[in-house]
Amino acid sequence: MKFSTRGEYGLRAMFDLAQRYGEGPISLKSVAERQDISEYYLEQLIAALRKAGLVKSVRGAQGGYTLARDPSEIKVGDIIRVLEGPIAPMDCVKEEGECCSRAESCVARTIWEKVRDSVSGVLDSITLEDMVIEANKLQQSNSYIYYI
Amino acid sequence: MKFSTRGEYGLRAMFDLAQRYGEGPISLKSVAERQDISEYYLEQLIAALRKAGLVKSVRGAQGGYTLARDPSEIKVGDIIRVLEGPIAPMDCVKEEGECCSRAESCVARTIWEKVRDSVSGVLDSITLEDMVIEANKLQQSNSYIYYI
DNA sequence: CAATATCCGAGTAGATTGCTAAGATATAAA
DNA sequence: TTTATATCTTAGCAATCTACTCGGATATTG
Repeated sequence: MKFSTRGEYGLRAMFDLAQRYGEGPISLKSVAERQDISEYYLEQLIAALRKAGLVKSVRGAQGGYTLARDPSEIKVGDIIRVLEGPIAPMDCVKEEGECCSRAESCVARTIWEKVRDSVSGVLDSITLEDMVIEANKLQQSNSYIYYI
Repeated sequence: MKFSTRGEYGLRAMFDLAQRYGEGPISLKSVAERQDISEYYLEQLIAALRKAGLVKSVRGAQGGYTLARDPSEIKVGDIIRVLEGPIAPMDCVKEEGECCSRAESCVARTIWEKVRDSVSGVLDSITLEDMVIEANKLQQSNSYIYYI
C-alpha cells in the first residue's frame, strides 16, 4: 500500500514550482537540484504532468516549467492521479469504473471503496497553495525556535 | 497506491474462516476452492497469519485452520498489516517510526501522515464479524429481490 | 500403514521500479 | 549566425517485487 517515488518526487517538484509561481519559467535542473532528485528521472514525471495539463513548458534557453493554473486550483490528488494512476487500493474499485465478476456480493469490495474514498478525500482536500502556506508557517516557527 | 493480492486473498481467506468460526478446523484446500485462490500460494499467506497469531492450525488428517480469536476481535487492519506490511503510503511515515532526514520541515510528509491515518482508520474500524454480518445482509436482500 | 493436512524452503517467469543515456528540437543571448 | 541552454522523446537496463509453482518433510486420524 505505497505510493512510488513517482508520486513523491512529482509532488515535491510541483510544490517547488508552486513556491516560485509568478517568477516565470523554472528550469527542471534547478528543481531537481533543490529537491535532490535525478534530473533525467524528473523529466519523465514532468512530461506526464505536462500532458495532463498541470504544467506549461517553455522551450529553449531561459526556458522551464510553470504551473498551468494557480496553486490554489491544483489539488494534491490531481498530481497523484497523473503519476500513480487512479486512486484505488484494488483494481476492482478504480475511480473510473471497471468491476470484477463477484462485484455486488463482494464484502471486501465495500472495504476497498471506503479506503479509496478516504484517500481521495485527503488528497483532494489539499492544494499546492495549502502546502506553500504550511511550509511558510513551518519556516517561521523554526526561525522562532532557533533565534530567540 | 495498491494493495497486492496478498492482502486481497488473505482477507478473503480470513473472512471465509470467520463465516465458519466454531465449526472446528477448516482445511486450506476448501478455503482455496471456495475463494478461487491457488492453494499453494495461500499456504504462504496463512503461514504469515499464523506466525502473527491471527489463526491457529491443527495438523494432520481432519486438520485445518481456525481463527485464533472471535471474529469481532480481528480487525481488517490486523490482517492487512501482516500481509502487506505497515500501513503507510511512503516509507517515511511507517507506523512503527523511522524518519527521513528532512523530517520536520517536510510538508509532503504531513500529507502522507494524513493518508496513513485515514486508511488505518477505515481498516481498523471494520472487524471480520462486521464483514460476516454484512455478507448475511447482502444475501438476504438478494434472495428478497429474486424470489418475491 | 495409508490418507490427509499442515509446514518449510527453493525456484521462477513476468512485471514494475527507478533510474541512465542519447539524441532531436526549440529558443535566447552573444 | 553561432553557441549555450533547455525541453522533448525514446530506448535500455539492473534490481526488486509479484504471484505463483513445486518438492518434500512432518504430524495426525482412522
